[in-house]
Amino acid sequence: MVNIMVSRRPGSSLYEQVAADIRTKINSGEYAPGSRLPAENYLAGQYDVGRDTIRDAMGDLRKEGLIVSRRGYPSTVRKLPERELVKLPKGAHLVARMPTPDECHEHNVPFDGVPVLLVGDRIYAADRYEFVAE
Amino acid sequence: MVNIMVSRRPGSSLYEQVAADIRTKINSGEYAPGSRLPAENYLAGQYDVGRDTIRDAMGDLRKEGLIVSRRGYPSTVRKLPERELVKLPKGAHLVARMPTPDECHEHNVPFDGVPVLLVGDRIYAADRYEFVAE
DNA sequence: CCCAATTTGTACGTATGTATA
DNA sequence: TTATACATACGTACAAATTGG
Repeated sequence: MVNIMVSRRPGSSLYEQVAADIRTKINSGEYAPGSRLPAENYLAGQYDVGRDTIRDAMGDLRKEGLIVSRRGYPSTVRKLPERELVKLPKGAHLVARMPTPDECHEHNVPFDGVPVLLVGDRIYAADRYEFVAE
Repeated sequence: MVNIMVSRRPGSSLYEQVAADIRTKINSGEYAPGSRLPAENYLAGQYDVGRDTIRDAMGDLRKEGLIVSRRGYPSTVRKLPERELVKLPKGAHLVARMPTPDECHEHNVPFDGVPVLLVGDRIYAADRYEFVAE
């Protein structure tokens, strides 16, 4: 079976088209949370593109936090985490940004797709907490 | 001049070493906010690595929100934005995550390194807002 | 307004390293 | 140990956007 949903002609690049297609499959549930994606080499064959193009697409999906990749194992759809509710005391300030590599290591934040929230001197991984003003 | 601060031996990969070096130069002010970085090909020569290695390093720095890249022009150190203060009314809920491509286009959020904050039915680019509970 | 140089983006190839199962 | 799969890193070529003359 050949996948012809990507085209070399139009406005959008190949890897963006591939990313959009996989994104749709994730959001539709065809690729369920926690399940494995096909191997990059397999996808390269399916879409009839180079593996590098698949890797660029996967890179975008990682940056969005949609998938998680690690060496030696197929990429998986990120599981929706349980979020702990944090109460913001009156006057508390909050800013969000992407973590540094040091902060990822320090606070066990995944390398890709997960912002951090700074509240006072505390730091929270955005995928494990939500906040409510009180 | 040859840069010998990267090594092919130890634990950390080449592109991570390059990223760490550039990150240090940004944080020290050697690469000031708004200024241009050297071209990727130039850096590849300086560090004596392939351009792909430089691009991987730049990719990490983009994901952290440290630099901004666009076609046809050297990457620049991200300028520290003015943050508008948003007051969180009592009971308001807030979560953070990375934006989808659609949201980037819709809300003029840069493609890389900028999370979004969801408050009620509003969406805020994390680099332009900070929040305070009241 | 157009042209040319510069620079990043995209896409292909190949090979090897390393973690997982 | 072996096979699988992603990660790293080199190469090449061309596309497309920006800048400046």
